[in-house]
Amino acid sequence: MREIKFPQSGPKRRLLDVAEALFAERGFEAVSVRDITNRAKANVAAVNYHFGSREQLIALVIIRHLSPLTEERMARLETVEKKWAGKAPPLEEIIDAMVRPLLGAVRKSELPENQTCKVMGRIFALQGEEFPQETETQMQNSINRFIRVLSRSLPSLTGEELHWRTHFVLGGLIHMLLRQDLLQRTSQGNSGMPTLEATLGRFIRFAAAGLREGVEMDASEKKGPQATFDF
Amino acid sequence: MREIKFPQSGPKRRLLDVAEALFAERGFEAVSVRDITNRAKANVAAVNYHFGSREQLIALVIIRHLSPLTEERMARLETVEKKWAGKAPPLEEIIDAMVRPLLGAVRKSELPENQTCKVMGRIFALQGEEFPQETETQMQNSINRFIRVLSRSLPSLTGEELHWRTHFVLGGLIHMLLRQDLLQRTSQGNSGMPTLEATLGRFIRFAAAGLREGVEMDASEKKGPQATFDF
DNA sequence: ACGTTTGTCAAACGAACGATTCAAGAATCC
DNA sequence: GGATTCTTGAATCGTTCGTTTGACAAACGT
Repeated sequence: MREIKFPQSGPKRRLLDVAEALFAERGFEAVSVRDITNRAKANVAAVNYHFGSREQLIALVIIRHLSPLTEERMARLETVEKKWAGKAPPLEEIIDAMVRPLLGAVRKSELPENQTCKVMGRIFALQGEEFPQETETQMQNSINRFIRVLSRSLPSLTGEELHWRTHFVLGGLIHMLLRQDLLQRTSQGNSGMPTLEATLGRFIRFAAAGLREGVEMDASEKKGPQATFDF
Repeated sequence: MREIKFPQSGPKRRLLDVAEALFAERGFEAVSVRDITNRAKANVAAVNYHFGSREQLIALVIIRHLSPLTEERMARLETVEKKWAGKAPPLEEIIDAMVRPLLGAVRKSELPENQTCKVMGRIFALQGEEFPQETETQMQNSINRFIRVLSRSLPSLTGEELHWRTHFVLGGLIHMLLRQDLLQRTSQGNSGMPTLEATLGRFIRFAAAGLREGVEMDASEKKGPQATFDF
């Protein structure tokens, strides 16, 4: 497992950023190396020189986002589990651990918010063959870990039921990321404008309610910290 | 608005079916006319002769599914609204009206279940420009109508909140359709095997719970007909 | 100062794409 | 059965694709 260096400046970095912008706009398969090099005002050969091939460039864009995201997700899940040592954590905290890292990624990125969201959504929406091999399992492990933690808080659900509900949640998240721009402009008054935060908060409450459907909870965890949830 | 004739047999119908199978497997953009005509054992010119262009073939595949689906959705919504004349219908019935037509479409089709689901999911996942113009608005109207009916049953939600929750639901539906094959083979024992029905039932309960989050309901409609829901 | 590395460039490669053409063939109608 | 219309076949059009090449120049180490 070799370390990957991401250029912080220079034409290589610019190619990465331009590629990401185009991927966000049109999707991975709909962008040609000529599209990228044109917008970046570079030569056609630049992509193959710097990245070896179009596919490796795509893989790099994916890894650049997915890798730190998965890392923080795992760390947050661990923290939540430790905090409730043995006890079943509230659903909201579990979902938060999976979702909040997105906010951090958007903040950290110098690129526009919408663009980062879209490319994330496109990454999550990838299926089997279109995934860079190693990345696929990274994504799968995230989900499996997520399900495992959830199952402790929803012991009355069968594995199959939980599996499906988890994927309903994941689907909602993907759709939110991909359509965020379309729905957000409907949002009147960008007054405070932490709209992504607000949306993620909405999503967490929605997902938790859906996951919880039909299961009765202990008084201790019922509704959990929902009222004071800090999104 | 001219009527569209769908061939029930002959090579034209075969091209449509083969195209649909390939679209389900790889997505619309990833399929070339040569892929289609090869598998259909037809000449390369066949697509352009019968359908005018690749794009029109895609549009026809989309319309063939989307059009009857939207029709039945609207009819069912109307029925539900009439049944509860004035009163707010239970969420489960509203979602059912939007989702059950999928089951009918799968049943009616002679093509494999997974394939029909996938192509449906791919259609729902289409964005703006990649949509056949007229079809886009048809889809939009479905959603808006859906939201309008929902809003009567969830009067305490702001428009924005309802908008988002609706799209979380839609995202879950899309993801379910696209990944159905992957998740279904995990399902142990295809004993009774109405797995799609079961999944749609799961989805309805999940979505209803998510939509209902944080709103208190009248005793009359609380939990509605959930226990006896016939999925 | 010189050889090596590193980056950029225009040009071209073969392959695949959607689409068109035109002639031969099948089906249909009078 | 001959004329007309519909359907196929092979060949080819002009593009665009990802990738490769070789020439050229700046930057670097020694």
